Amino acid sequence: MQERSRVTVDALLEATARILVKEGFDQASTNRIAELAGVSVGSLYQYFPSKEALVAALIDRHNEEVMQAVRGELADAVALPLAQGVRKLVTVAVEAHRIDPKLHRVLTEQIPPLGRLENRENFNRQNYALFATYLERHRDEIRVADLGLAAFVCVTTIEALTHTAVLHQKIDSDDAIEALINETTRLVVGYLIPQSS
Amino acid sequence: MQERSRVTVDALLEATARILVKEGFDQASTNRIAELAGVSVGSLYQYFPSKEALVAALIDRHNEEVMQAVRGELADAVALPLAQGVRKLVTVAVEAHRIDPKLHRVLTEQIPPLGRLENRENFNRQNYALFATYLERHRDEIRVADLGLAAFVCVTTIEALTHTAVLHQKIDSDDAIEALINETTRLVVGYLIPQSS
Amino acid sequence: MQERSRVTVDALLEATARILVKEGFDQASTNRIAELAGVSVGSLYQYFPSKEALVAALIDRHNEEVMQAVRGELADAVALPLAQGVRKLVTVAVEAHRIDPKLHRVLTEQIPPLGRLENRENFNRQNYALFATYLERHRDEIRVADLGLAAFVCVTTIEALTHTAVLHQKIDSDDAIEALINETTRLVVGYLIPQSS
Amino acid sequence: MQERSRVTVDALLEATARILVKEGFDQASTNRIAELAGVSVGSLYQYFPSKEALVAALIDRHNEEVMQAVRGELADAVALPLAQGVRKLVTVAVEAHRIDPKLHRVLTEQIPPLGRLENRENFNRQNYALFATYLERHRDEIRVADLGLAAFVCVTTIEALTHTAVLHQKIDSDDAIEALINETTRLVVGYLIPQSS
DNA sequence: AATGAATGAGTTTTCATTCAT
DNA sequence: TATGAATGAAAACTCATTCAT
Repeated sequence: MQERSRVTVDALLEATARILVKEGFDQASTNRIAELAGVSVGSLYQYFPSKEALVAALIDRHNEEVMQAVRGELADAVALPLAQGVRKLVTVAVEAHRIDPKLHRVLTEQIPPLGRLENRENFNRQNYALFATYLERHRDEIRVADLGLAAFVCVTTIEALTHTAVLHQKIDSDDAIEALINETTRLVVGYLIPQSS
Repeated sequence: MQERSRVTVDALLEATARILVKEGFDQASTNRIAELAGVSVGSLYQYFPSKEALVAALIDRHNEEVMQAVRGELADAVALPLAQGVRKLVTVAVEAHRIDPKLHRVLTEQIPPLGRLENRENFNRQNYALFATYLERHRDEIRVADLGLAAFVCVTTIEALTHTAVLHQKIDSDDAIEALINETTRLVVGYLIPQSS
Repeated sequence: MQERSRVTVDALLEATARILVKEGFDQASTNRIAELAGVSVGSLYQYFPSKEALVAALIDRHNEEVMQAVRGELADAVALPLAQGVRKLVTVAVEAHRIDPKLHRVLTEQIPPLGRLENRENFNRQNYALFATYLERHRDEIRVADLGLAAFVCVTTIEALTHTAVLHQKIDSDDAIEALINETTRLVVGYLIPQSS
Repeated sequence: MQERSRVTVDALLEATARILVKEGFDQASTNRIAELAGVSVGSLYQYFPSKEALVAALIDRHNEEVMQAVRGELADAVALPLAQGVRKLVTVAVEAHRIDPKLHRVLTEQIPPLGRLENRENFNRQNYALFATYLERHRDEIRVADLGLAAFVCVTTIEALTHTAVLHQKIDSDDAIEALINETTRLVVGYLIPQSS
């Protein structure tokens, strides 16, 4: 029955996430994962051909969750004028990072590359390209020589600030979030639209 | 003889760095490290109580190297007016990241935390504090409400941009470096000193 | 319904044979066998109490096929005079080995003994006894001291030559078969009836 | 120290041989082998990169033992006239098979191929070639059309008879050995030199 | 101090078999 | 009866660490 399968797979992914967060990648042995999931190791290997595949599936699931939460808002942002658009993007980035931030951290910081490395760079390249397109649309408002470079600067900055703030508990109240969004927006918008006299 | 000790320790650290960079943390077994260093595993354990301690020593050595290269320039920067000071800081950050960037990457991305995590956060906190002090000195030129938050924003931004640029080969020529420094400086200075009329 | 049973059993045996030949004993897991047979593992265990029993059944089926092809001709052989009888036996042996030789090879070379070993020896003993009886009938033409020993020599020799020739591609044309039969016959007959002056 | 290593390696090979003989290839797990050898699994893998390599080394050792026992006598045989030469060869073959016959059996019957298969065929091809050369030297005494085919027939026959006799306890006394050698020699010589008028 | 052989707990993975549906 | 998800003992193999020499 398919229901039974799904329950098992979910339990395995959930257990993997939990152990990864609590004990780090090194302690996450397949036997421990299976045990915590309440199934046998055999079942783990029935659904995932290797430990690597299991972790990859978890990454995919996490990315999917993030994307789902973000996709709609991202579309909105693109339609807004620059200053509001950037604020929206920053807000979305914060939201994205607040979905299971500890898991996000382990997944980005501790998983050994293999095929992953390529993926992460691709992911970033996509972000750069997306943002570059957005900038293109507002080219006349912007004062930067190299749009590609500007996209790199903005994306990297937003990502770093939201990531670091969320993970290192810089954010512990709605006010703190608000402040972070304000500052980040001002930083990026000030860079894109120098308001010099 | 102390000389012999130092040679052995250096060889071990060097071997560790080389294997870490070439093959990643997973392949870096103590036996392989000792072999590449030209000593026996026994000797490795004569000088380092555990693998973790060995890696920690390597991190320390790398940090020391970076600090040594940077300390003087950092002192200079503090004495400069804001715009030039920030440019100096960014330049120094780029330089720092160009010291064995591959090792830097492995050390920051692949080493499992353990006691390390604390250290890294401490390291960052130090940077924040340092920069906050610097901002304090230029408080009257600056238009930010929360100096601590501003320090966090600036340090995180500079760190992220230089780190990412170096590691992802955004930097492959002197012109590219120049451009990155320009943009980063403009980003940060524009944030600290909004030139709005 | 008994029909359905037979179809399932046949499919299982066929699948076992195919996997055994294509991938060797080690790769022949019961799950793979069931899948190739188009039934569930559960069904496999409905008809065979264990993997061993399944393989045993396959061996029996193969032996049965060989016997069926051979029984008639064997009876003929016994009625013939010695020289022609031996030639007939050799011919029959070649034929027997040409029934799915790859399966024969796997079955004789790769299957771990267990209860099988006994069987194989029994099988051989039967052959010895049969041939000894045949020799008995032609005792006066034969110049050997120990009929039992002679039977062992002849049976082993014929078996080895036909087996090896078929498996190691010594036989790839009708001429080659003819030649092999000639030589083997001459070898055995020359041994049984020394034509010394 | 090299002495310590050799002792360990020998113990491992010896344990492998014993388990292989007593319990068959399937029961011969590396942990059981190490245990019986009185060393840890780790030591096993210090000297042999895989279970396969361990078994390969055992095969090599066995072959070496056999070869050492046989090499000298083989050289003698080549110098003898045909009838005596063949007898010598058969005697040597029996001797060879009496060196740890049970191990020989497991090694030839139960070890899954992999790289081995090729080796075994090569080994046989060498024997054929060697014997063909020997026959060449006595060409004028021999009455066979195809020397290569004759070599195949003789080598296969001698090998099969001695192998089977030794393994299936056809040989349990010096008289039995004598008888087997006599019969085999007569079989082969009769084939090579038909003494028909 | 140095060596490197030895250790053994722990890891990933497989597969014959069972049993709830 | 048939299904196939689930089981779990056991296999091959790794590697940080120890210790006799």
